[in-house]
Amino acid sequence: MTIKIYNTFTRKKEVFEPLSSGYVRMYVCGITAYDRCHIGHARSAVVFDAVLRYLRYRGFEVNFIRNFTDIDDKIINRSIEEGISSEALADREIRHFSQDMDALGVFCATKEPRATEHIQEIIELIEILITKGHAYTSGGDVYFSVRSFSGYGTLSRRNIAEMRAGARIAVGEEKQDPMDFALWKAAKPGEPKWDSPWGPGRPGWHIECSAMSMKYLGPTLDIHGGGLDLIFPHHENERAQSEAATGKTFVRFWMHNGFVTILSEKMSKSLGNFITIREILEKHHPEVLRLFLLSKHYRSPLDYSPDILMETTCALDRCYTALSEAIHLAERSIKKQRLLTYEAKESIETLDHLKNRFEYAMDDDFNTAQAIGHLFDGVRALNRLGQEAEKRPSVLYAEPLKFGVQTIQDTFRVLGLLNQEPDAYLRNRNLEALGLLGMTEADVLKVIKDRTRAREEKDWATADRIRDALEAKGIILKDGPDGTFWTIKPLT
RNA sequence: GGCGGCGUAGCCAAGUGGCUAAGGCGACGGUCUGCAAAACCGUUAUUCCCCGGUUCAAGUCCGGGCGCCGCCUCCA
Repeated sequence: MTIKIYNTFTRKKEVFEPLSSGYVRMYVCGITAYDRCHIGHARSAVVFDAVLRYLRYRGFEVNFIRNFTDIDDKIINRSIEEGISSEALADREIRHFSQDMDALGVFCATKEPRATEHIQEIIELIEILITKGHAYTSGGDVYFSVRSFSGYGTLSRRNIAEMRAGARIAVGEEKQDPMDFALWKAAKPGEPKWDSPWGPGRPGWHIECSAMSMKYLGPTLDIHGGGLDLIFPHHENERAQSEAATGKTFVRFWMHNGFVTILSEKMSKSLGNFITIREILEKHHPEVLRLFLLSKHYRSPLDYSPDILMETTCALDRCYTALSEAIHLAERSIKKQRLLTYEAKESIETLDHLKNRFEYAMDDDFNTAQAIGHLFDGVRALNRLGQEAEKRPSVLYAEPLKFGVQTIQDTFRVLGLLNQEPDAYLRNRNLEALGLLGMTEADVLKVIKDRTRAREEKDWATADRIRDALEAKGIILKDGPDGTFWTIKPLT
């Protein structure tokens, strides 16, 4: 069994083998720390988190680096607006990022380097490029000479001659070629600056990733990931700089995730339609967002709407409900030794095959959408097994039920899902939703008590009136042999 | 204009040329229930935007339309 990955460079799925057997060098472009992360950042983070988890699950040791861009035009501009230092701004937004990632259950990288902590490495790399004739100084700036690197444009499949014709040169830039890009920018008065052989200034955006990836992973990466929009110019430029400097292949597998749209429109600051991770997590469980982000193949566009998260909540609840009920059924003390039914055996077979199917889907370019489909088959099988156990109790059901719960949890957890203890998840979700309604559990339990009395007196009209009144608020009652339980409909 | 992608049921969404086109949400019918809910069972795409072609066989490959979208400037 081998993993296949779609490589942006060749535009094909290729069999994945790391350069060093069993050891994967992986680098993903992190954020520019100047604002809160939105759902697009969440997608990239969660997708590559799933890639990381799956590679580890398959037995690879993964050295995973995700950087922070903590010096940049946007950071400088925003820090001036806010009247704080660019350093303070970047620190704050990196902290926010880490909070969001923790909430989403995204693993930390092996190392999360910051650009400003690697100025020395960046300068050394630029010097190599100058020495080799791939870069030149101009005033206090240093530019990469695009025409000195013959493969420029191969990754993004762009025609350089045509782009050159349409390119603009900003005022004050002294480039030999319009396509050349800055490796080092001379500091304007008042800007943050670092000393360099070319005078005080700061690194260009692209060079930091080359310098940091080389420092921590060496000249050749197995996987380099990021959003689709980074292909050009960012990754094209990274590739040019890195290969010009080392003469070696920079990246073996380029992976790019698709965009998130909002109500079918591109998310952008100018349209004002972006939604932050924090805003979503105020109303939804983090695993709901994760399940949503992984429910479509990572390379396809993904459309966000409030409704879709409500649907996803229903789907996730279904999983936790199934686990919870199976656990309780498995814990019952039954002495009968009745044989398992045909339906039960069929369900056990489905659960037996779950891991294989999951791996088959994930091996195919991390097809999480298909994998999740299989996982829901597992949930159905578990429910069915529980149904049989309830109808024809037998001690022989306990082990298969436990096995089913274990299998589903083990499998979903590779995607970072179903990490919660099922009863705790369901209870917390209900209590939180109740809080949003301005009610407490005591309020609901009192009403349920009243209704139980009515039911005992067979006063169905009153019982139904109480149930309907709660339902109007989104509280659903379930009458069972052990009493009445309440649950809450997912809210948008 | 250049480059790339997409168009599968009411909605979301998989689908390696070949058994009955996954899965989720929703809807409807049944089992269960005082009635409900949950769960389970069943139904919900004779067909994959349209037209040609290749093939014994196409949602899947090729050509041509139509429609939608992204990138080409900072952007996950």
